[in-house]
Amino acid sequence: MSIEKTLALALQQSLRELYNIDIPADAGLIQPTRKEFEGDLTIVVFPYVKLARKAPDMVAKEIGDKLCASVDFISGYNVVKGYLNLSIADSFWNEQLHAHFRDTAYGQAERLEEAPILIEYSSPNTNKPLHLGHIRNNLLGHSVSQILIACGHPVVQVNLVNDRGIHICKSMVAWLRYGNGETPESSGMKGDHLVGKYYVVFDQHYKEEQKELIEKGLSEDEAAQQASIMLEAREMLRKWEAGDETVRKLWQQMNQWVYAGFDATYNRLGIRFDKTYYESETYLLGKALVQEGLDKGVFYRHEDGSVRVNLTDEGLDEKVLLRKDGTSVYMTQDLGTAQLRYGEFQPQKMIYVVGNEQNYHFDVLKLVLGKKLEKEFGNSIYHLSYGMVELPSGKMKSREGTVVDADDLMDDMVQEAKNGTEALGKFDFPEDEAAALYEMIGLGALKYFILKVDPTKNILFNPAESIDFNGNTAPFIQYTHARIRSLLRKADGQEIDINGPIAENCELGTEEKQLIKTLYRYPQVVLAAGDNYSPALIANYIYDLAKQFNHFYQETPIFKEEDAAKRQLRLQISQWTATTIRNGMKLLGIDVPDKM
RNA sequence: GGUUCCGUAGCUCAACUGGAUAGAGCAGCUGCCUUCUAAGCAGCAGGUUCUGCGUUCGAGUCGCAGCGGAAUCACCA
Repeated sequence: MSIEKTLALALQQSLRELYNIDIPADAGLIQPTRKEFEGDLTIVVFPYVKLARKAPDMVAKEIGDKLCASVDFISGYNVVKGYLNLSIADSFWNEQLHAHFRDTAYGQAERLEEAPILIEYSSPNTNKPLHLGHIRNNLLGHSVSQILIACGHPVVQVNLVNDRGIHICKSMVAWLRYGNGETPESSGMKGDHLVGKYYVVFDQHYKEEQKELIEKGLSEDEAAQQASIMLEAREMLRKWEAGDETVRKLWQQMNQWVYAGFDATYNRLGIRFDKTYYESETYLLGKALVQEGLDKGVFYRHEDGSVRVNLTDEGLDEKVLLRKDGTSVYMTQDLGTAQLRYGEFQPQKMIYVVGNEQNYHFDVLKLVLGKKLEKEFGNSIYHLSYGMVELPSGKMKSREGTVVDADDLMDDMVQEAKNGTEALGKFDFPEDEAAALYEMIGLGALKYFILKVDPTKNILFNPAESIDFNGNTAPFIQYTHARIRSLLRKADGQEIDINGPIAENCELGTEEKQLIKTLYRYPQVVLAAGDNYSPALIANYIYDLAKQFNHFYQETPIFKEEDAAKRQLRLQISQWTATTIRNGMKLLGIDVPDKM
């Protein structure tokens, strides 16, 4: 049982005995003591003073006495203005150290026997390469998956590729018209970039043509509708839906190029999916659900023939679920894929990692499935809604070329890592090792930069300023880890057996105790990160830990320490710290080096 | 216009879900490499937490109003 839980129960007991007050066992307000006060854990007694009808300090004192007597690891207490600061005995912290410092899986909860959590993320369109916004999505999805696994949950990671639709047809038309048979091989371009290039080409010609038509006297709307290149794209989509062989073949060819490109990017990011869905295979799903809603009378057929749902009672609007020509809209297939997945995995929860621009869509999806169709799985849908990545100039727009390309950015970061390393004069690496290190540092810096921010908030990225490598960054944390590994190598070289006989109840210095307290907290941070779907909690914790370690490292000699027990203690704390950093960073999808 | 979200140091972000004197990094200024890796450590400076009213023993956090910004309100996805 955790120390907080033990204390909460003891507090509940004390309040009952002292004042006949009943509080829930988990309601005790217990927090780490602020460092400017003496003590380790603090109980705020204000909530009880009214019921106890005594002064705050008196209540704190009485509870303090009671807890001292009933909990053996409390070694003392002090009271400051209604705050009861409890001191925990060194022996308790020593026990924690000895119990965990060797555990390479520290922070991994026992696997729960339960239904899996399904998480969908990435979900790219196949008409353009990934940009920084997609990177945030991918990193979040991957990291939250790792965190949930660390919390003990079985997790199924899925991707839903949007491989069909008018946007892909645009690339296809432009490639046919202007491509001269260009391929990734012939051009040396990554496949997703090549297809993205023709998406832009389409837009350029489309705009030119519109301009010409407007000069001939057409209205803007008419020009947008009648431009020949757009008519061609529409015809292409119609043929695709009719199963036209030539169109399907070209479509497959160009999508294959894109997938090869995506795979390379996913690999570099360290991302893998358990299952990939393709919209070309799922876009017809959901029509049965729409019919079911009609039969139940919760949907209705509008006079123009479309099927709609009225959500005005819920504070939302009317929503079209099926076009008047009977074809699907986005919502239709999302209804269908939710049902499909539920049937396949019986997940306890379905998480969708999708930007907050789609909040409305998911509100509707949940309401329609849960409340209107009364599907149990509708209520298990959770929209992990994250903020946009913005540039100083505003939102990124693919067609206007104001996007930060994912592959380019990764290249830049790795180059930056190389420059930085060389500027610091660290050259003692073989070439292949150095390349791997730059990759680790560069991508680490990028991933951490994104993940340390609360997912719900927007991120501002300024391409003119490179991402930092100092301070609250991955390289700082990676460096701290490398330092510790260096210490441990040195211990090994001196044939000091860290795991050997353990000094019982070593007296703890301030820095040592502080580190143990922080390390002890890690599993709770992982659980909190899981509850809140927030890698940022892990990132901020690991930074705090690394910072504390560097302080300790500076203040406290290890190999110069003559007392063997103390040296042993410090090495054990160091090892526990290294493991926790490694495991925590792993949850962010970031690797840490042994040397840097 | 309706709905939702956001507003904390010059900049980028924290603040354990209502608790003690709001903390970090970057940028600026000072020190520390014959000593376990200076991508580090220590220090200085920087705040009316957008404004006002309210609830509370206690508000950056909750409520109301205003100001400013973003998203959304498609038979696009």
